Amino acid sequence: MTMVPYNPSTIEEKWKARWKDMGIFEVDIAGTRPFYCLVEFPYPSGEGLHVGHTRSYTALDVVARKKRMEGENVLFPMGWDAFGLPAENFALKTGRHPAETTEKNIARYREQLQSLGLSFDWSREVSTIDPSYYKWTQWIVTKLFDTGLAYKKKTQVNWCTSCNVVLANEEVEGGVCERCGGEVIGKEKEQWMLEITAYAQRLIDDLDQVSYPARVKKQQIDWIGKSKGALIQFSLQNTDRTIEVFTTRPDTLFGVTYLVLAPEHPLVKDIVVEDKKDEVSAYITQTRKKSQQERIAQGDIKTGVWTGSYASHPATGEALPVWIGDYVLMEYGTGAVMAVPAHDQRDYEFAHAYNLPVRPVIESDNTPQNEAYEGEGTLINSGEYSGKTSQEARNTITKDFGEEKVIYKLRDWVFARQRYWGEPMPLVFCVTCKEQIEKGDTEGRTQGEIRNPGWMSVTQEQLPVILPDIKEYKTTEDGESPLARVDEWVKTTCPRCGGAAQRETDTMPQWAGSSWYYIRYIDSQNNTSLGKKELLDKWLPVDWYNGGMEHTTLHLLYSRFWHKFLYDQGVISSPEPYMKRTSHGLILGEGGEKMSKSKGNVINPDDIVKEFGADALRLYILFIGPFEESIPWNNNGLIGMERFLKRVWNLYQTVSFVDKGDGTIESETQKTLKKVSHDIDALKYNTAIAALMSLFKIYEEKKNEISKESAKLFLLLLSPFAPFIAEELWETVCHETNSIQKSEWPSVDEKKIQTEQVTIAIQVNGKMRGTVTVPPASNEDVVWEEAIQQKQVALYIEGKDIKKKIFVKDKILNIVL
RNA sequence: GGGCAGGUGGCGGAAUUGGUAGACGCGCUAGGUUUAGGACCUAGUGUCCUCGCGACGUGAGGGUUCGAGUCCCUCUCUGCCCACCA
Repeated sequence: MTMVPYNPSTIEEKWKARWKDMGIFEVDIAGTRPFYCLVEFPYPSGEGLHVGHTRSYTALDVVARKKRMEGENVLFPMGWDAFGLPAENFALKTGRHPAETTEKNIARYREQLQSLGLSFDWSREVSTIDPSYYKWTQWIVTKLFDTGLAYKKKTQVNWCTSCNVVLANEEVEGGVCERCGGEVIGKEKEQWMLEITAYAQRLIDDLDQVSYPARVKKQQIDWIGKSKGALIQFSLQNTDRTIEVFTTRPDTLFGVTYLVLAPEHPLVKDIVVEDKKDEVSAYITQTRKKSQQERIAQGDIKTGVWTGSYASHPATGEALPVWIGDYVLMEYGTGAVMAVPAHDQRDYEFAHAYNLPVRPVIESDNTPQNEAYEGEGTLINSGEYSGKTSQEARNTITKDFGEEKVIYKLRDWVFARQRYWGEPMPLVFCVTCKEQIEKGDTEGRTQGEIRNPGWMSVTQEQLPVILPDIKEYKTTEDGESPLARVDEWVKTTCPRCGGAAQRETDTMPQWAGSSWYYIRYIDSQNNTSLGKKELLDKWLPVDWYNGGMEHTTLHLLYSRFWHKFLYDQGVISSPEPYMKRTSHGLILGEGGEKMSKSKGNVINPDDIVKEFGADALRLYILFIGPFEESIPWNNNGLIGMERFLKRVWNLYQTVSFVDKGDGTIESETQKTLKKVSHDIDALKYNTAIAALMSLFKIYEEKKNEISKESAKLFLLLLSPFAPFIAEELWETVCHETNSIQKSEWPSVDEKKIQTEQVTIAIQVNGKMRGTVTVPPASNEDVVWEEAIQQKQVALYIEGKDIKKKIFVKDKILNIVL
């Protein structure tokens, strides 16, 4: 027999074509035993696939392949999150339409993914930029609007003064434009918001139902940031107005010595006294100019200005000066705080800077210098409440002076971008309808229409609202979306009264399309609904979803929110989208730093496949280290994988397998089967592959005693990791006619694992002095008799008193002297 | 400042969860082999020495235990995420 050398590219081309012809990875969507295995779909960037993608995708590909072999009906789909800034920025530079460049990138990504042998079901591919897809993204938004969960609000957008364009937060670096280095200022704009905060509690509670890594759950809970506290009113002196504050420490009410409002607080303009007006407005202008970066960099330095007004303490009537300070955030709580400098570090620093009084009201043993005591304790200086504990006082003071209140750090979702390359909002504005609603005629109006007078969603028949083809991608001078320039598109008719109306010209953020894509895969061609209810009920929730840690508080939270909304709407029957979530660690550059174009340390998977083959790349990316940890890339590691594959290839080419093989091979193969099965489920690919390598060494040692059965078993175990070589040897050496993917994943034969001998460690005073080999389950006496035969053991115990012997069956015998 | 990971050979990492530390891969050393290539094969490869049936050894120090990389306490360093949230 002449030996054919291992040539990955030949066999990979062959099997890619075969698999495609066989349609072997296409799911039977109507079939039984559904298993939905999902990876985050990529943004098809101009740089092509990143090795980081291959880690996530290969990992779940192994799961998908094993599950199929175990008889599950596996849905493992792929698609494109294709709206986004880089394509639009590229268009700004070159004038080439984003659709054109995106299509090209998608084609390249598709080819790259296929070359890795990933077993995606390409018949269900979706793309967020496809009108037949975003029709349903828009449909969901119309429902959110109709339900009253969308509203317009004035918020700040980042405006680059040199590009004259609105920037996303991630495009602002250190207060300047990432692309041109120009100054970035805040610009006020009315924008659509989605009321995710209405789901805050459920987003916390339902984490109990799902299996996410603990750190992911914790991060989401912290991000949502639930606080229990009280709302307390402080009446302003000389007016009938009140300032409402939120506090988590009502027990410190008697320690309040002043109040602070956020600079943006609406009451500010009303309460500033005449001769303070200049000073206050100067302060407000100054803080508005401060970038987020500066505010953080300043750290502990608190600034503020007195309004000249006083409020009355609700219990004592004492006059409390009302200040303005930018350490108070308008977006959190009520935008106003009651300052208790004795028991809040920030208030303490502020009071210190402006010489405001500090009044301790909680007893503390050793109050450190220059610090507030933030702990709890017994109340002092608190009138009738003195002597109570913090806990008691919290309840009674809340009852007596305010009301209980729960608030969240989570903010509503700014659901608008003044950009071109995104889904158009399916909303129109009609002046006639606005007037009607404002007159109080709200008959037949949706919650959304009442909440946003004049605005309404388009009808389902009018969907999709197609993104028009344009030539000029720049934002308009006043920061409107480029779509605002397309008159014939903006002008439309009112879906209610048929009069003249205008479309919303902002587009959706990139997170929109990715918030529900996993639903669409199930019934990707459906033109009358998001998906057939019966199918959605069967396939949702997703059984296993893998993606990056960086999506924990954005994508993962957003899609849980939309899923819950769709659940409330009766579109789907599960309250949670993903049953199990795992997260892969980053692949770093060879030096241990992040891979980036500018550092020039990016690894292109194409080059690796060309040089070493897809199987070697797959093995390496899985073998590289623990799946959830960040690991530096090392090209040498690939050489090891290539060697292993070559050795496997050569052995199968040159050895003739026998009918009855060696017993050790059989039992070791069974042990490895058990370990590999377990390790795949636990995402411990590095040890699974190590076990396969160790097993293979035994095959090489006893290469003339390998049974056909063991030879086949080894290929079955190898096939999820290195499917190409496994298929090829399965066919050409084992002469199997059906794809290895169609074979059954073997079950462990425990009988064969039973070994005839076990090695037991012998310790003297806890130190290793030798080993003995005995039959399994031997008792202490047998092991002892064997142990004292050992010269080195005997030497150590000679002439000594044996206090006791510790014996652990099949493991260890420790002789204590 | 807060939270979460983590610290084991020259490197990436194993260790059945308290029971033979360093599996597996890379690298390195020696020898072999070859029509010379990131080839292949064999042996070795934690540290130290007086080279043994030796001592030491999992960031540092202490503790529990017959026995600790693993559990407890104190400290230290690194990475990631969040960051004036009242």
